[in-house]
Amino acid sequence: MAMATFPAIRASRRLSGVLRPKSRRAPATRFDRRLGHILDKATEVFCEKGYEGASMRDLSRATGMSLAGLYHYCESKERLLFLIQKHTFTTILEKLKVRLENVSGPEQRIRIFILNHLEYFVSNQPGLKVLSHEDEALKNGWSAEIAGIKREYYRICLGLMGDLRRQRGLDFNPRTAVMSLFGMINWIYTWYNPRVDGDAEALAKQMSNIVLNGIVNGGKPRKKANSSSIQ
Amino acid sequence: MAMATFPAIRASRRLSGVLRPKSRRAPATRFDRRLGHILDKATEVFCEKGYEGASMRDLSRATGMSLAGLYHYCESKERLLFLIQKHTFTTILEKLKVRLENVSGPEQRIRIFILNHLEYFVSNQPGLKVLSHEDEALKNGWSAEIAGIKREYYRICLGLMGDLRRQRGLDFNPRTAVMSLFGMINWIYTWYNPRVDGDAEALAKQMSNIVLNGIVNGGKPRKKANSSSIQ
DNA sequence: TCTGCGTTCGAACGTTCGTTCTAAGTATAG
DNA sequence: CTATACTTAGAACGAACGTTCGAACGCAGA
Repeated sequence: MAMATFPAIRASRRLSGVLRPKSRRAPATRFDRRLGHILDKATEVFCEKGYEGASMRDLSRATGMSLAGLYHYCESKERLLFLIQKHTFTTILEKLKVRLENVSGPEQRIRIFILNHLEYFVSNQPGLKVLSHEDEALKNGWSAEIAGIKREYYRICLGLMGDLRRQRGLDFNPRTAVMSLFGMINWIYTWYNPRVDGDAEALAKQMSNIVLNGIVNGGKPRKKANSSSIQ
Repeated sequence: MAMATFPAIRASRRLSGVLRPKSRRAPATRFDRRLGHILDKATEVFCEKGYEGASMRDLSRATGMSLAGLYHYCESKERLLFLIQKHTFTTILEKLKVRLENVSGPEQRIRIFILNHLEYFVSNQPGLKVLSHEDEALKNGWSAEIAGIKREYYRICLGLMGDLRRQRGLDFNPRTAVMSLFGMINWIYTWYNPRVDGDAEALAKQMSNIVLNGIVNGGKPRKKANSSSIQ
């Protein structure tokens, strides 16, 4: 639980426009380890009080560091949020890609997508809440890169839905299906309780069944074509 | 679109502990109309900048009123959020109850639940975003009443799921089903685009099909009992 | 020992926050 | 007309905000 989730993030703070001096082949410098610790604590604080509601003094208290000390490692509060979101999202995406390499078949791949997301959520609850809930907190400059990762994540899922649709000759709106799925798996930060709701695998199975059975048209409600809503 | 959503809310501001003097039988006083206008604008501002991120000076600008003028109608920023959330949630709940009176059968009732939620979202997008996204913004004193309404809303949906489960002898976890459904319909504020996604009725049909078919077990993935996760 | 650099912090910067004070406006009742 | 309540706003309150400054520390290499 106390595992560091930012073990060796490359922060590349810019002091007067110059990158950090190349300490040749040193993967986890003291600087990076310390920044990682700050990001871990900042994630918890942002999760608890929200990005706007959390102050640098809160982070100072949580890390046991002075205000000026924080600024030695990260140039602004906004950049802290940026680094948290980027690291979280990049990690999810990378894990997903690795897992998808070993699985074929649209249905199984969608199940992997859901499982990957929920497993990461359970292992890093604050990180995923900050990613989901503070989606609009970054200003234009910072948000673009996060938006890019989000778009890739979305397109992967949309692709999987499209594959399933094609393979089985189904008739549903992929966009609505993906967004509904995202709602299910992102909203979880508002209600998940490990003691009541079981582990990620159990939840993933339930949600996968709902989405997949829901899309594959179990039978009863005849669904019309939604071609008009594709644009 | 510019319809006032707070036509005559009873605000009962307390000046030194005394309720507003009884202006006998005047349902929509100038005071209430003015407060309603402030709440409408505040909803938009909170929606756009978030509760913490929005300042009273933002609200002053949006309403064309002075700071002190705002405080004449509402005693604090937090109470503004409270009134917004309470009014929004109460309205949804009342509309739902009326609609459910005329419908029988678990499946149709669940469809009505979803339709009611989405129709209200489409007609009052900022209100529902503020309700969903600023869920944790109120302090203990204020949040209790909202939490009560939320609990009732949740229990109604849980009841509908239970009815469906019993009626058809199904085997799924009602809590997970309800929470997944809530995720689908609440997350919508992050992606809904009326030009692309159609109206509330179309969306409600798609989401209803996903949830209902998903639960009713279209066929393929055999689902085990989840009795262990009920506690 | 001295120099230089990464690190740390107390103290303060200027700004903005939610809120309040005081007094002036306006409408209506007598 | 005065009297009274309701409505408005300019100016300011103390507190908290994100951020910066200058001076110290500890420790390597000369």
